[in-house]
Amino acid sequence: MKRPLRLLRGCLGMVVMTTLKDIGRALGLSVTTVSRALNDFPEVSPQTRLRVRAAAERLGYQANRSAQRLATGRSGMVGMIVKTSADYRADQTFMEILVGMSAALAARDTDLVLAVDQGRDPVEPYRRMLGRDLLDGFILNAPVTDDPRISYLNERGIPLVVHGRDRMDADYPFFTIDNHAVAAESVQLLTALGHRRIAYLNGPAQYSYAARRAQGYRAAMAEAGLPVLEGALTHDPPTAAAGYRQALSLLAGQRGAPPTAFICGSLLLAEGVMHATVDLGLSVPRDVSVMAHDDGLPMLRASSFTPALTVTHAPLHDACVPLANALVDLIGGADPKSLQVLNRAELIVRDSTGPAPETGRTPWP
Amino acid sequence: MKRPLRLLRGCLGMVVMTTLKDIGRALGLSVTTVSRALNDFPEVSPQTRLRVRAAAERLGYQANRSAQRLATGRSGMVGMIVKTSADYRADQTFMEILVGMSAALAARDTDLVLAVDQGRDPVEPYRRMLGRDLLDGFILNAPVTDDPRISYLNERGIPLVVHGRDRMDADYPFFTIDNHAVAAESVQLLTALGHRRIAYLNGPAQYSYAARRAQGYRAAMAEAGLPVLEGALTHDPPTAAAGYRQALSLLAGQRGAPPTAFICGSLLLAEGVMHATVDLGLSVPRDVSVMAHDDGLPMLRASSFTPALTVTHAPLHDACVPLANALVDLIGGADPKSLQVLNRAELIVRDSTGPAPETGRTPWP
DNA sequence: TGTACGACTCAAAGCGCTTTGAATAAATTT
DNA sequence: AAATTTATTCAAAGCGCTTTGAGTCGTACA
Repeated sequence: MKRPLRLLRGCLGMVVMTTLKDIGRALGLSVTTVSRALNDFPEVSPQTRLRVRAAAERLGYQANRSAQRLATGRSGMVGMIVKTSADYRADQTFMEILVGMSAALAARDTDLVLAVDQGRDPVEPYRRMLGRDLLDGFILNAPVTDDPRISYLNERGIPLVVHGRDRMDADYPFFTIDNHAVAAESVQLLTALGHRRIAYLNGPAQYSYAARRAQGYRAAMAEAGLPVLEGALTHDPPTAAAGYRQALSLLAGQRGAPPTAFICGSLLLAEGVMHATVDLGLSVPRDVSVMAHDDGLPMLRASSFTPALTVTHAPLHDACVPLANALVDLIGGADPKSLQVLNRAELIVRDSTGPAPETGRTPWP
Repeated sequence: MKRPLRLLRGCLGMVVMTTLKDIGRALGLSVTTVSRALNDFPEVSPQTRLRVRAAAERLGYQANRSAQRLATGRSGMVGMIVKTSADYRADQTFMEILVGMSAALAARDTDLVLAVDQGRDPVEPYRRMLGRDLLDGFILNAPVTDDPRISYLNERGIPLVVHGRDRMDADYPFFTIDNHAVAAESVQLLTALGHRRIAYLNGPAQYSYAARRAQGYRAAMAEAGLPVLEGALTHDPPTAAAGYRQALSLLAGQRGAPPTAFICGSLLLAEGVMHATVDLGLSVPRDVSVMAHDDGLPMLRASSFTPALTVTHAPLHDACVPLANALVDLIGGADPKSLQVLNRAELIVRDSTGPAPETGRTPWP
């Protein structure tokens, strides 16, 4: 049979790929030996290994992933599925994770395939990607409590790592910050300053990180002997508009005594709260204290707020390398449990938090 | 040789894939015929085709992409390379394109592989991805003027589509709005309202869209017989902070007569300008007119500004389906020139633009 | 001197698919 | 009725890689 014309190589001007055979021919070796040399098998002699390495380098060899995958069943590709909803697309955190993961995976010679979830069934896109592409594993982020996607993949033994954690007794690799502590420590900082009416502007309730922070908030309030006021724990997407709206409503609304302090689930919420205080003629931190959790997103610096914002700080960025390594190791057969990380956020006190205003003082209109 | 143990199928609980052979066996046909039936070859009889279709459906057959790729040289995957810089990650437009493209490509049964550009050489990541994965093509966005990545891929005959256009005589498929017109029409609207000192807060100068808008701005100003004031054409990343800073500097700075109107390259810049006007005690549109280009990003609505913002409007979203189709068609052998789209942005006049203040009036401090 | 063993190397099979070239059966023509 | 076309189908090769099982050479042992 003559060489088929269908190959793209050459005809479309594609970079001509060097194959194992090319290296073998150049060195007078078999493809077997070349393959083994490159894959660090013990039975190839050191000098041969070196010769092969050099030739591979010289000829610009890069393994053909398709062939590798076909032969091994591994693809060197992992998937990540993102939602198409407006609030997802608008949320910088996802881009941060996406870019970070891609970079971290590249260091482990793994590619990231993106797919979108457009439907009602959250596991459908995973099913589709699995059937079609033989991905090696998945990265999942922003899990909801008892996430059905996680169960689906876990039951089938499909490697996955999660940014976040959908339940306490997780048996998959994850990287998450201690969201309970994030909320509780914030409350503790504020109660230590004498605040008693503390509002928590949380993320959307379905996300497990938000549920966990709500727990932390409630626990710390209870521990301080403080009631959680009506409407003082809210759930919104991380936007300045939502923060503004909620702060306005809580500070100027008719819901009883307004809070003297706000804890925000994100810097954007805090931004909205700050605006609301300005519009109401309130001073931060004299009249109201404001703090937030800071995901370390680019171009959004807590230290650049006026006044500089007190935060719990845990860059999303930090999760990517551990997660990428965990996933690749997991695919390589590592123990899932050994790849679990619970990180602590750092408390950074700046200028937006101060002593609670004296009792009885009502600075707002 | 016995069945090797190395395969993931089964051992890791992976979904067991149905192969062509399975279908063939079930129907008493050869893999050849099954393959042809599924790929709509003319030489297979209609009834056989139907039988095969049914069996494939029933058995949940999905082609193994690796095998297909290995055999055809095509992968059914295209690449998109994103930058890791902070301003890129913070820029919502990229997430919008990424998600939109992924969705649009899925409809054409094509996957999107993400890679990151971390280095100094803009073509390096493309070279790497090409050598390694045999992607079928690339999507490129935010080209700079005479973009080296485009030249690199074009010279090698690698299919690519571009969101934007790096030069006027582009010979690749692209989708872009008429950025010259975007700027020119904005200027014309404002000059018709009597404005003579019009500032243009543009995107970063290296991007071709920004360069093109600068041209449009200059051309329209010249046509109206107006000079471009010192410092009235600025280049910044699309952030509210930049808009605020520039507006403040132009309105309150010592750079001669301040502008009576601002055209902003993005809603975020406009947001900053609006804040600046508020802080300076200026009224929009009485003292200053403000307009912007609106990319139709989620959670950022020009109509929700106060006052509602006059814009040129062209949702990024609209580019994705045409681009995805163009890329898949191009890979299929279509003529690049036939896949070029130059779209017009829509001018939407709202409440942020009004007649120029009377000459001599100087409302600012 | 012969045998056994280790150290390397290799040919060949197979992953699932597409495609070539040939074979078979049926329909048409001479 | 034989020869030719047409309509289907098939076996086999090959894509580049990994892995198996079988050599081939020395060197160390008996």
